[in-house]
Amino acid sequence: MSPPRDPQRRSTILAAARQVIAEHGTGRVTHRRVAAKANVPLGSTTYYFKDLDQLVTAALDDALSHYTDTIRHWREELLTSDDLPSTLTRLTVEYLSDRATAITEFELCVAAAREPELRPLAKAWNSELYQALTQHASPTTSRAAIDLINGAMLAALWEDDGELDQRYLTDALTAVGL
Amino acid sequence: MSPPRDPQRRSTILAAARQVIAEHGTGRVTHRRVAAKANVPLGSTTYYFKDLDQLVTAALDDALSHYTDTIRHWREELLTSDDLPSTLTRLTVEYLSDRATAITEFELCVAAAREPELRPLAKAWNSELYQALTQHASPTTSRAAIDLINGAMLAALWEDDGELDQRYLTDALTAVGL
Amino acid sequence: MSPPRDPQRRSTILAAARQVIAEHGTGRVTHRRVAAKANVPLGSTTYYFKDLDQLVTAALDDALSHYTDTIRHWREELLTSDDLPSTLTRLTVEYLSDRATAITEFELCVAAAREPELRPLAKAWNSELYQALTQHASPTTSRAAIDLINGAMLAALWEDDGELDQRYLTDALTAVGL
Amino acid sequence: MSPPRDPQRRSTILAAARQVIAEHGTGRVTHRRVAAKANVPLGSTTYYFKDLDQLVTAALDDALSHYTDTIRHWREELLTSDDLPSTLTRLTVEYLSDRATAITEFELCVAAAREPELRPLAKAWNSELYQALTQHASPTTSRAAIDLINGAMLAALWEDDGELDQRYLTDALTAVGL
DNA sequence: GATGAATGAGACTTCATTCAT
DNA sequence: GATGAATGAAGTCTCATTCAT
Repeated sequence: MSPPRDPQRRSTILAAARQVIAEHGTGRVTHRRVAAKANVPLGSTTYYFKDLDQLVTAALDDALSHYTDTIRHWREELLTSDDLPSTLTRLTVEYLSDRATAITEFELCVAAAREPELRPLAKAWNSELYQALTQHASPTTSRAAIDLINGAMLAALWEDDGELDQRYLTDALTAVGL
Repeated sequence: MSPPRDPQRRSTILAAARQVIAEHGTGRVTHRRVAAKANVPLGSTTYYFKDLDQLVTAALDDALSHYTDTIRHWREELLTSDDLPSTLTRLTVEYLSDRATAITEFELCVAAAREPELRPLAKAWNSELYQALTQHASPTTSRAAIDLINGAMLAALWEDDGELDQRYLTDALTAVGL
Repeated sequence: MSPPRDPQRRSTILAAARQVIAEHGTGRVTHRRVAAKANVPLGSTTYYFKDLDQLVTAALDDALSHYTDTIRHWREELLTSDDLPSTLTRLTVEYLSDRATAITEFELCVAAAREPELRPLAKAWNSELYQALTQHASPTTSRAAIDLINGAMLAALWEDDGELDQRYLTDALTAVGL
Repeated sequence: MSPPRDPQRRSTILAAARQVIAEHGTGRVTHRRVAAKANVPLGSTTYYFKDLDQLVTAALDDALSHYTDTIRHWREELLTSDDLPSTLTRLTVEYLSDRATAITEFELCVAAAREPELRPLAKAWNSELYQALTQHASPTTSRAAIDLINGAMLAALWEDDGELDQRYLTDALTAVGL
């Protein structure tokens, strides 16, 4: 009776919302900013999402599903790698090239510390990489690797050139047992 | 010629701002929220700080100076420790007991990824612990330890009970060479 | 797709803004005053006009278009006049009966001296009458007539009874060659 | 018992206020702007003047007394002139070189149209020049000359280069019988 | 006398949300 | 279904004014 809403437009809005989150942070997302970025009518941002919170949450969720695709790719690369630390470092550098996505990840991590509703999402995010790594390393090593990768990414995002310290990351991943 | 009538006023506001950051995130800090939390007139928040950005930045800066005090304490503990991983884990758990401060730290980290003006502050924050650790370990180990501690803290903040996985952290710190 | 629910709303606001300008001057126009005078919600004034400057400029522009109508009427009167000075004086007296419009004209003139963006508007205002007069007189006489009319109007606005010195104006217009 | 307030500082404030009026208009004068421009403590602007209105009025009054000095100079020049239109035009051009004062004059003129309290001031302003001119011309010619001068000045203030149309003014002054 | 600390009022503006179309 | 018109609430900020010093 109610035909499905245009899924194309919905994801256009979500993509725009992800960008706004990366640029301004979750706390500064507004319907207007998202509509402008998505180039859609203002009304459609409230039409597709009950309220702003839902929109932000949906955007973070959308980011997670993109991330899942990324990790699928990582899995394949790791399977054929004969030097896990180097491969992981390379993949991290590639991932960082999309600065917006990387920042969004951290936005989610911190927002989840404040808001319980976001925690499952943040945990799922972490879990993606964790599952990929535990196929090659112990739980402790896997968790440590995730922390090291995140730490290195954050430091890279603080640099104007966005360059990640590959030497450090490779060494640290090795040290941690990978 | 006119001394401040309440010399505490400025730091009262900053403390309130730090709380608001922890509760709502840097992007949701408002004059009203800060004034209400600090129990001062709304006008005070704009009188003491030129604009909201300055207020937020000052609050983060204030948090950093508190953090510096904490690290001073850590230094002393580390000097007399005969088991660095355990000691660091214990100190981290203690630190986490002030949830607001811990969240503020991560808020700063992510905000700095977006806003270049905050980067010096974020780097200084990281630098505090780094300097303490390099007195006991190599640069790579020290950086890795920081990343591991941050990762463990974030995970703890995602738990409703706020419990940090001490076993993991101690093991990981050991693995990384501490 | 959504037509305005009240097509008059915009011009209601502009009319109110013109009144506020006349009563308080361009520098004292506020959204609140305009909204109250127009009897519309405060939000309307910002919805229809991007900011206060735009509102004031639009109001002055609106006043200009009313003025254009007035001058059209003057043109017709002048065409059939056999005594231009007397006719112009009479028309000026009539014009002055709408005190608000007259004051708005001078507000525009002075504001244009300060703000370059308003100068085209002020020049257009002057141009209206100039074009009407040059059909009957030399450029110098036409400009002089405008200055004399303005001078006489200003003096009238300084009188509590608002009476214009018709004798002076007629004589001066004659002297200047009309 | 109450020693006279520092007259130097008072006039410093007034001079600053005149500048602020010229730059922003009477409606946008604030204590802070004046204090900053005058380089005096904020408190002194309220100390020397009961409230903002008084300050603005006093500033306009101060401008008038400067204007009186100017007209004294004009009187002397006119006495020895053998070509009144040319001389007046030259003096007008000189006067215009202080753009701030010229604008302030018009601010006063328009403000007086709105506010009865300012009318005596505006009339006095006009009267200064009128008295100087009636020593050389009829009342009608004198008033007309004032209107022409004002009109030419306003037009000059609307030009980016601030150039007055000297040819027009001289011709018009001649036409009007000077 | 003179100053600047302090604040409540109110200015501008943005925006989530509702709703008529 | 889909949109943008509309607005009340709330946000940022400025400021006249008061007053302790």
